[in-house]
Amino acid sequence: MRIATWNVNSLKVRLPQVLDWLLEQEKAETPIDALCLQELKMPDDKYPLAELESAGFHSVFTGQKTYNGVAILARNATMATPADVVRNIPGYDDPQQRVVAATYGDVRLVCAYFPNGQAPDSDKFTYKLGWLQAMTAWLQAEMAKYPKLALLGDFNIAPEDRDVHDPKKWEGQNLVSPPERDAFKALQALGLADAFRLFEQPEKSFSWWDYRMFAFRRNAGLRIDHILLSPALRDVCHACVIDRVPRTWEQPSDHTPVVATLATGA
DNA sequence: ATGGCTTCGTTTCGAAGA
Repeated sequence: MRIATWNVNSLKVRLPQVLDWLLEQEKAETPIDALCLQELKMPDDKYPLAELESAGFHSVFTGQKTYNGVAILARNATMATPADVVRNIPGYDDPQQRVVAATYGDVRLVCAYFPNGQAPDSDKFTYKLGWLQAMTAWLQAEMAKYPKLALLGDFNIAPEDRDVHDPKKWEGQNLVSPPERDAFKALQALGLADAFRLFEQPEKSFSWWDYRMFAFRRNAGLRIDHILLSPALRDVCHACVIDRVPRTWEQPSDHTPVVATLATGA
């Protein structure tokens, strides 16, 4: 099973790229079985269900106008009907649509768009830390229920200095600050492993580059999009890569996909 | 250098992203 995450920064704008990318994976015989999307930026009635269905993918999603919105696309040919669909963090009252989860066979996929946080001294940062705490508590219960669990998404946290193009310049700032990194470690302490770091990787591997200042050309990026795996899935993970190609396309998202390959037997 | 770029809303620029 190949699973992926991609913050598309507007599904309306990026739908053709999502379809192109999925089709290319099919042609390369490395089909994506499940793709988690973040920042749909559209209400549910604008979700391109039919187009994705024609491309061979069914969806679970939760959207909102202008901001946020998440979806899990699953390949009809290989993926079971989603069960136990959950939208948002149960018991955590939040109008922002940032989480959707579903079970495919015995694999639980959690797609999340973590709050940005804006700046460590802002109200949005306080919201980010509270959200992270609620997410961590809920995931602990989810992992007890579903041993084969993957958490995919835009975490808006660069876990270590090697995930930052210029650690000195970024020190203490939003996305890299100690409280955020501690929250990431709390997720790891649940037993969730950073799939990307299970393997040897090129130096300066990033998943996001600012649109400004030719950041992609200079590889001035951050690794903030992640796939975290429960022990049962970590043990069967064969590869995890960042696919930089969509970031090279015309009118790209500022994020690029992260892909993990699992030997689930399905 | 609080800029730089992109998206959305309903604008004729502001907010937000990261």
